[in-house]
Amino acid sequence: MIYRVKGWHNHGMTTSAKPGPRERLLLAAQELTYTQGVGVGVDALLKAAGVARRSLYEHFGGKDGLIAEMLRRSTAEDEERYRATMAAAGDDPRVRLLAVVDRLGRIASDPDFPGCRYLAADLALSDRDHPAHEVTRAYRRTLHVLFADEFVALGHARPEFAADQLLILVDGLLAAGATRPGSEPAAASRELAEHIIDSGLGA
Amino acid sequence: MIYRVKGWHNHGMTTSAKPGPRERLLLAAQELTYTQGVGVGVDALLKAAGVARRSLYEHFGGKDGLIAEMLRRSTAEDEERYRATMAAAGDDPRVRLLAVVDRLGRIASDPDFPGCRYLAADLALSDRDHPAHEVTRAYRRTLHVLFADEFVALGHARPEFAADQLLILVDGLLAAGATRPGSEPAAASRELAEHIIDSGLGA
DNA sequence: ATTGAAGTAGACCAGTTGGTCTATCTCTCC
DNA sequence: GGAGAGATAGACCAACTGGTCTACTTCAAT
Repeated sequence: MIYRVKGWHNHGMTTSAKPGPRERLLLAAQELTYTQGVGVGVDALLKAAGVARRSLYEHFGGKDGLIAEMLRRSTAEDEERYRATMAAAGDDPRVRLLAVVDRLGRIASDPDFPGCRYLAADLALSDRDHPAHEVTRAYRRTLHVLFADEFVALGHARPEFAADQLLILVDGLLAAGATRPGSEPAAASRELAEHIIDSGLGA
Repeated sequence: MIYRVKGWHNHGMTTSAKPGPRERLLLAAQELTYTQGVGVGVDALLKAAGVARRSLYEHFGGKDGLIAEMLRRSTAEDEERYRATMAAAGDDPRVRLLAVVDRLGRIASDPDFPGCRYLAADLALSDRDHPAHEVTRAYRRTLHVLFADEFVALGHARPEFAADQLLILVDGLLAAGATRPGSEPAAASRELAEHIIDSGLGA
């Protein structure tokens, strides 16, 4: 998508002002890296954002900086989505966790689902010092805490262990969605999630 | 690793003849793509293989051909490793399947584990027509059958479903190993595998 | 010994990579 | 109505991309 001066659509909000170059770059990066991976070229990003070359280096110092910042924003949004999903599911931690798995199952079932962007970034960036890795690591730590808190609230016997299992399940679910279209991983994952939850509950 | 004319080490075998360019290219590609991803440059591959540029295009028609062929060989070797692991584990399908999960858990626990090469290739190659995708798809189908056969032998109520679950678990396990070093995903995965196996057994 | 296939070495190609730099334009604030 | 910040457009860069091509060597089979 090419962002244009006129007719800017900002997520259904009433404002119609076109966001600045920094914002447009982040949005373009979020979109392009999702479908084409972090390997997208700088030129493609600039063209999609409708931004001068110089702006990229002013705001982010380089491509790596843009990628890292875009991932930071993306993880924050995703974390919020997790929280919103759980909040909408009510107070029962069991229901809240299953709602998360169900939502991911729906995402992974989209035949055009390109895979988890964070895992893709980690696997694509073989340079272990790339700033993106720190962002994804922090995100996974956040998710782990998010899950573990629910398990604690549930009275689960091994909340950390169960959170580990749930993270493994989530990555596997998203991987299956990306690599085995038509395998319908949602049902298989939900049942595993139920086991993870119930396996640590007394009586 | 740079392959040299003299002192060729072929997996501990007694022969000391240096393999041809085709073989050296496949070995170099297997090694370099594992650590650096399928994005490695042609020059790096040629240099590592100690092979003339022309040989690549003679034998594989191009980089994509080499990647695809290298994946084909790699999947064949991995399939054989699965079979060998199961064979060494004896006759009980339960033990055989858990042996597979345990072995993958050991691989994923290596702090230098770079992640599943097939998932990495699928996520990195956004071109859906890239020949590599067909190879990885075939491999996953093979693994699914491999697992499902064991579940059938076990008398599992839903062998296909359980095989789906096991594939999800495997991908999640390998993803965790690559992205959450120190999280020790082997134990978490083994317990999930036990559940997958036992959940479909009568009595 | 000769021939021909296979391999090597490396020049060369157009296109692209991420990045720097200059010149111009546009806007806001004073 | 400046002045200055911020943005744009685009030239330019060296390095590298995958790929083609020519010239030379190596070696086995005739």
